[in-house]
Amino acid sequence: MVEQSMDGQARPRRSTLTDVAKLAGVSPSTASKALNGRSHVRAETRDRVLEAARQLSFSPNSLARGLLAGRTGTVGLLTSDLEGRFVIPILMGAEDAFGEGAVNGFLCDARGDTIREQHHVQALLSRQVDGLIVVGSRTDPRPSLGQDLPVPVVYTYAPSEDPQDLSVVCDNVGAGRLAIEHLISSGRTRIAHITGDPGYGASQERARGALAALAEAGLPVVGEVRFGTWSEGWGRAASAMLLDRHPEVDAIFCGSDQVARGVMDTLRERDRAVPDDIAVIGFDNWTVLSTNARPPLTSIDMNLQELGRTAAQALFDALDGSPRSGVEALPCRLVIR
Amino acid sequence: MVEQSMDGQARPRRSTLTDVAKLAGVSPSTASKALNGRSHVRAETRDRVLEAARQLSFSPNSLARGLLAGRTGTVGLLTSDLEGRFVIPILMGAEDAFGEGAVNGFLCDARGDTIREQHHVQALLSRQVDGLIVVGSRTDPRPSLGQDLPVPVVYTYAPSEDPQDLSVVCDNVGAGRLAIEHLISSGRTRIAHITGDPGYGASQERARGALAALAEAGLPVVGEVRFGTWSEGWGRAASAMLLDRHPEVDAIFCGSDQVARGVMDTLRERDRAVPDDIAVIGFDNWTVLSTNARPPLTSIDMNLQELGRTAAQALFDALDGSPRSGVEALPCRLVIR
DNA sequence: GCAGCTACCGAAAAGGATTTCCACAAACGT
DNA sequence: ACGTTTGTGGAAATCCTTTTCGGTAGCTGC
Repeated sequence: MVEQSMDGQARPRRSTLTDVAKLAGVSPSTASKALNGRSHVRAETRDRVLEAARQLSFSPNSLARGLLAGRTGTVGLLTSDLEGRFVIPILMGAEDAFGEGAVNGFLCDARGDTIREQHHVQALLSRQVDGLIVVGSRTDPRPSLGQDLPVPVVYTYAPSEDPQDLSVVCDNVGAGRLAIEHLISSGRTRIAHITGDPGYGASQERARGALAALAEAGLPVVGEVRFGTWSEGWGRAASAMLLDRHPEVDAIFCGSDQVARGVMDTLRERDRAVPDDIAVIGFDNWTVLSTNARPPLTSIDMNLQELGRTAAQALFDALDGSPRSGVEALPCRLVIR
Repeated sequence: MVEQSMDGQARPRRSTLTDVAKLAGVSPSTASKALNGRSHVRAETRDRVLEAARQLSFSPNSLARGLLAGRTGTVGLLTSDLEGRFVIPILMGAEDAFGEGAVNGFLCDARGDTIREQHHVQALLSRQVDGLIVVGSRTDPRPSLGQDLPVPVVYTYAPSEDPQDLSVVCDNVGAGRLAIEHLISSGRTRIAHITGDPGYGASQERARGALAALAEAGLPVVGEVRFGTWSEGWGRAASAMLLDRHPEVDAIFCGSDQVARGVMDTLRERDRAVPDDIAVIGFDNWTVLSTNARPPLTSIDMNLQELGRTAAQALFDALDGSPRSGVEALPCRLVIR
């Protein structure tokens, strides 16, 4: 027979309410009342229970509590692609809204696979989560999980295709306006827009906002909006073409910081000064790129952490009986460097 | 009286085993046996139960199951800094090892605050997690959570200061060797090393491995090892100084991809061809930096996803009764571009 | 001295799934 | 025909906490 405690590593058994009650010489029910601040307990008895709980470093079993209460204080965090850099700040914001242990989130990454997503949803429901936060990796609408779930769901970053669901997203159109209005207010009039993959809703919406702001100011866009890929290489290539055809350009709004870095590389090689000669504005405020640029890059920040917080708060509102639906857009923010 | 179902959004009640049993006309115990493949159930009865479960889309309540079994199939994922880019791949790897819903992880971010970390640990324990995975944001050893926890703990990326704990980390010394050996094997003999913050264990260990490999090959390091910050700016500045004093250098091993990008900027400005004239090797294999470099950057990959998987597997081993202790180092990998 | 009151404490049930043990029936062997 | 085995199904206990309800002791007022 193997002696389990040979290694001296015997883990302390988790103590239960019954242990506490026994040590304090009361019944479990009285111990429960004492620990939860209920009345019908004498002050002296309460102290004895509290002391016993301290000695045993008792902490109540959330499983038992959740089983009884019908609420667990847990939510599912369902991402389609953890690798994407937009997901993390959103998760941080959500986690922030959860508070210190009052609510905890299960992290699930579906890796873009619908089947896997279904499995995760089932697993989360069987764990009796109080709700779900679905975090997309692109801003394009995604299929709904459906209306027949036993818990509320909030979609964020990527809205649900179903308007009955509640989605909390970034205002990409507004962000496009914001960038252009900033450039105009700093005296630029010959503004170009180089952005990423035209298949992304994000690039389309930002371009739409930018064009609207330009139109309102009575300004044309220099050249056409140049779609390509979300890469430095595209930024380099597109800006080279732009400078060839439109050397008069005095500002370039870029669809991402990566594109902006590429643009700045080309400008440097052609001895066009940034920002004196040509202003550059990026998108994402991805600090590893924007702060290391020469000069540091002004960029649009999507306030992703705030987005996560808002999504979590929306879920709590739904749990408190005030469900909303539709798409709610949060404004972006300009970070000037 | 407010009609709750007015909006037509009445959420389906979660069905219980009792519901299934009632529908199938058996007792809950028989239903349980049928669903769990136990014997003592006639085939025809089992089918009836399965059909009933399907109709009600029954899924067992993990809380109740966990309460009874003493195992919940949940683990705590405790990070000190979610923002850090090393944490995410590790979490992905761990999540991967969990399998489809068999185990789920609670995501907790302590934001580098010990108090907050303590709160999270308490909360996780009260949720009856089966174990903890502690993910550091730097490779430097961190304080242990202690030996008196009721569940096993695995530390990863950052090892625990206590050798009684089990830690799974990257072999940074070996990674330094790996980089140098690659450069030597491609014919380089005048090799320099520019790295980041000397206060980081990571930079010290990589430098140690690099120097050891150089010494074994009977080669000197060109200049001294140059410590600075983990930034492109430092890479640019340090490489400029290096070229001034040691123009004969034919390879530069950089402590991070950011540093390497800075180095490559300087080399480009001075018309030194990469890699024909001077080879550059980065560290982290941070694709946004390494693939967008000109030319694409060869880099060391820490295999972080594998690290996460290994950490999770180590936790499962501990749960299965084979706990280990000490620091286990996983090799890094060279990605040639 | 007795009804009625308050203050305090404990027994019991509830929540959902699993497991052990017992009961019952049918089939078998002698 | 009777004891025995085998095959099925159910009752009850268990995990831990919370809440309801009932009970006891001590006290007041008449």
